[in-house]
Amino acid sequence: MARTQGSHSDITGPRIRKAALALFARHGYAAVSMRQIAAEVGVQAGALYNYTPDKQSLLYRLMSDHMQDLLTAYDALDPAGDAIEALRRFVGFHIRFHLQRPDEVFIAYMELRNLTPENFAEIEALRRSYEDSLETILQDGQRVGQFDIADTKIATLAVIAMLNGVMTWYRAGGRLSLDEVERIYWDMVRRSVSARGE
Amino acid sequence: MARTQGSHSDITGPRIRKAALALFARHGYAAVSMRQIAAEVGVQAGALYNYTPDKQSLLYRLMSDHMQDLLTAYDALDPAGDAIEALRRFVGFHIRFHLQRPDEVFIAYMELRNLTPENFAEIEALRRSYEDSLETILQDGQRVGQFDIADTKIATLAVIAMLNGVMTWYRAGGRLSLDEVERIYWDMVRRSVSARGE
DNA sequence: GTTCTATCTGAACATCTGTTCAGATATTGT
DNA sequence: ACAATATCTGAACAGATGTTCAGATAGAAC
Repeated sequence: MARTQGSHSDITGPRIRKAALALFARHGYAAVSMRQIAAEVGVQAGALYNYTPDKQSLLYRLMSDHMQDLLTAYDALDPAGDAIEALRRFVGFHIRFHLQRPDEVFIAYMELRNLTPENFAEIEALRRSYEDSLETILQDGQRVGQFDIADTKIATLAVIAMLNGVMTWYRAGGRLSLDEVERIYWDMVRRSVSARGE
Repeated sequence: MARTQGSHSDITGPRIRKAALALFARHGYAAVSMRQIAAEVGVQAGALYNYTPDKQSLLYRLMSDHMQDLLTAYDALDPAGDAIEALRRFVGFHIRFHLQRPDEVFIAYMELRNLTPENFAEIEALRRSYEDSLETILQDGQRVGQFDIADTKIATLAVIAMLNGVMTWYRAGGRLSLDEVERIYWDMVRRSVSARGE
């Protein structure tokens, strides 16, 4: 046998990335073999190398695509009037965007150490860019007195860590709706950085 | 050659666990081989099996010991007067305990999926027990009106997620002292759950 | 000093790893 | 109908994997 019926790169390519995404998320990059990915797609391991130069690039591609999507989606948000409104939108966006992509989020966080130094630096720069968006909001609110924050850098990381926590327990169809989750988190975030009276 | 000079299980056993801890934390459980661990200790791979029935048990032992230490240390804290004081002590304890054991913390969080289902259940129960300590504090404060919390379960997870964030960036000798870090986080945690006026 | 036991070596095992590539077949373009 | 190209197979590669075990030596007990 050789080329199979119906084979096409526009179909196989995405299927490979989808299979790799699911397997990396569940078992971890190092624990997943190229043969497992190929089996999930219904193809031999050698065929994967028509779509990626190596296993490492497959991981990098998944993480890079995810971060690009994140930044693009965030940039597409309507501009907010003031810092409090901007923070509220950030919280809602972050929660909803990430809950829609649990596998991507998990990989982007857990597999950083399996990137080569060059790939790591690129992904890290994208993440930093996203974090800077939040820090800018906090700085703006701090400047005009809407927020009362001891250290905006730490507050940025603390808020993101807090929001990321939702990924570890939220399941669609559970006790709380997405709206309720967003409201509860927004309430806690707002109070953790707000000046009295705001 | 066979038994080597100075060999003793009281020495080799801890050294194996220490080496495994460092390697698992840096490269991940799946990416570390028994031969790498053995090389770090200065021994052949076969010798490891005098100290662990298999690789999986080595991981489980590290995580179990860590969680036991955590619960023991927390239980040894002086009892607090009221809920706010208890929360303040929890924040300080959590930050300081975890910052002293970065490798253990990293493994306990990242390698859960590499545990067998039975081992996972045991570790998860220990973690749940620790989280319950915090939720009890939040519930107590909520009951007497010191806290204003929409959902104590979510608040518990949100606070722990927020505090865990400190592990990703804090480095001893950096811009902020441990006392400053503790004060900043305590300030944010307190405000995120406190009723007005408290 | 002799026996007993704890500790480690070194080799072996079956299997899995990422990756390469010649050759075969399906699809596309003419 | 034919030629060109895209896609996949199947085998092969060198090396790594977790684990076992007979045999050898060091330390402990008497």
